[in-house]
Amino acid sequence: MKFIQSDHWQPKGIDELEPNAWQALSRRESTSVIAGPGAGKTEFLAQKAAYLLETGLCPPNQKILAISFKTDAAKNLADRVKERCPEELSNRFVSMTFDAFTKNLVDRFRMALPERHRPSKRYEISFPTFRQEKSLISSFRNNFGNAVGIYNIRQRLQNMNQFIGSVRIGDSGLLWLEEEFLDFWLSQQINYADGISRVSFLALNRLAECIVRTNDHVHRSIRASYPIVFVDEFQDTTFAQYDFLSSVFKSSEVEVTVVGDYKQRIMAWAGAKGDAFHQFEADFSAQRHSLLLNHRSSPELVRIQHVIARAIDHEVREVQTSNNNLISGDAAWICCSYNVNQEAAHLAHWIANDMQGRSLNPRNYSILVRQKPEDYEQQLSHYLAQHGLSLRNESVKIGQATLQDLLAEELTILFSTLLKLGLGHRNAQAWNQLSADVRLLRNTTKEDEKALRQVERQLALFISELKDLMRQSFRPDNSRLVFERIIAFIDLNDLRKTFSRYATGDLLEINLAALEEFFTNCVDTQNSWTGLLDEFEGTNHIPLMTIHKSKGLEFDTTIFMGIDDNAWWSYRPGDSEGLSTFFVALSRAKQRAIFSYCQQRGQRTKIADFYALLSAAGVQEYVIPPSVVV
DNA sequence: TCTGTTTTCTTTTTT
DNA sequence: AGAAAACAGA
Repeated sequence: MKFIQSDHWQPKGIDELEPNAWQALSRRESTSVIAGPGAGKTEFLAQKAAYLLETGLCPPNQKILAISFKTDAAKNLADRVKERCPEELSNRFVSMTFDAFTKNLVDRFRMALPERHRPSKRYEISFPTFRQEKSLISSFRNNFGNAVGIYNIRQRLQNMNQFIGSVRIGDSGLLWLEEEFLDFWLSQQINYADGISRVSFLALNRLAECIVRTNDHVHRSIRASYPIVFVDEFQDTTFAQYDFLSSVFKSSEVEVTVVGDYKQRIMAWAGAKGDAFHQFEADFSAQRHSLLLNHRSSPELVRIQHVIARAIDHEVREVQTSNNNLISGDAAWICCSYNVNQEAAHLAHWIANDMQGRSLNPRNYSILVRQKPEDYEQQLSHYLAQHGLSLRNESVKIGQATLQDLLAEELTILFSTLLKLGLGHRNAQAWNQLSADVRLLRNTTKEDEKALRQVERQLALFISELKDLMRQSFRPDNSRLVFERIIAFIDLNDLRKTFSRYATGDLLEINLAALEEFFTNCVDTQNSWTGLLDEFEGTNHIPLMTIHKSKGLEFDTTIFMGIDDNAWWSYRPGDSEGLSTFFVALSRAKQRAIFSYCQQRGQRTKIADFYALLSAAGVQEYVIPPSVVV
């Protein structure tokens, strides 16, 4: 492998990096990168990975560890590095979630834990609800009554994530009650009558932290294998995750690069740390770099975003844009209606017109709400249907999964790719990806040419069998057979062996059941394979989702509904998390942001801030005449 | 059955 | 926060 000299290295697949990005990319010490919406956070990390691998600055026996919060973000980043680097380099880019990383450590070094904190060899993952945590805290109180310091502990236990994330197993500096609670909390998860522990990810984090801190061999080998670490979406780091990060990598040679945007911090209510960037900069002697380009939104929208950004942080720097305004007329406006029918009728009419006029697809639009998308679904669906359009609530429950999660599963992706190829789609990329996945699935090594050829042959044979099956008329019994044949080909055992997330627990069963249910629903509502595939991928649906779910996504046009006191019940004037949520919603739009206020849904007194800011940014308000109602 | 009090719900990710 | 549901006691 021949390395590129670092001063000759050029970014891959994009035109240029802005000067600040260059600095942050080539810096060989810990760095924090503040990157606003559309600055290309993931792209920056992918380029930095390519730079370090291709120049040999990350030497051949060492790897880059990239940590994300969400599985799809981790996968997305890994895919981009694969696109930009040859396989022998991208193999050394390890991209996973915080939870996958800590679970992995516990699974590998379980025996390094003190016996009373050691989960059973096979254990289950638990997802404790807020309610369960509360009852645990009260049973702890019952055990310890009015012991000295209980009042203080009770206060701090209000935020379980913060409390647990700031205490370390076996730390001699802990107060007596802190240690008691940590032990109590852990033993609840580890000791079960049936011998099978039920452990939460928060507990796995603490256990992993304990393993690394108390075991010098493990600690050293992690630092040696990963001299370079990336953390994405850093503004949402939880207390436990930050503590883990500093326990493992602080005061070492490891270069940690964190990327995120404090203005998009919308998870504090769920236990994210507030001042992650400042703390990181202090703890890791990191230098801050701000990316000042927005590649997503039009100049007009960026100007409006800046007004909101300034309300969150008075010192925020102005962002430049690389995108030109492609539409004529206003980029943003507020429309006001009296009741929900009038609102839905007007929006449906407008979307249908705009979509036709600009030749856009339903997927170019998105309906964003603060909470409870199902409250908006029915009215909107009804009026959109009058224009031949439909809506899809991305977080609708299918069995024990949600549609959004199901569609991102390895199982589902394999399934739909096979379906697509069975339908005769000639897609070279899909074919290559699929054959790579099947090779992985069948555990064939590159060297074993005979096995490789056999895998290719089997796949080709199966696709042609599928094609024959799918050429027949589209009937429920026929489609049932297609479903069963595909699942049989994928082979659940192989799936379990290949993807560690399916190895233990019932994740695969849950997803398979959900996939079957979704597939059957699609069969019932469609009358062709093409229709079924479209339904499967949601090609013809306008997505409806919460702002939290929209984080990291972008759309040509966003329609932001429910900007009223009811939907924003937790907002108090000046609340920065509320403003950030508003900022995230606004910054999803590339060309147009429409704000819809409906009097019937609620007042706009407590959230008057939002309207005042929009008004200050010059966003006009229109009252929808009642006659629009059909 | 009435009445006052308490609880729940509303933004989420993770194998 | 604030509505609605669940609960407790007379």
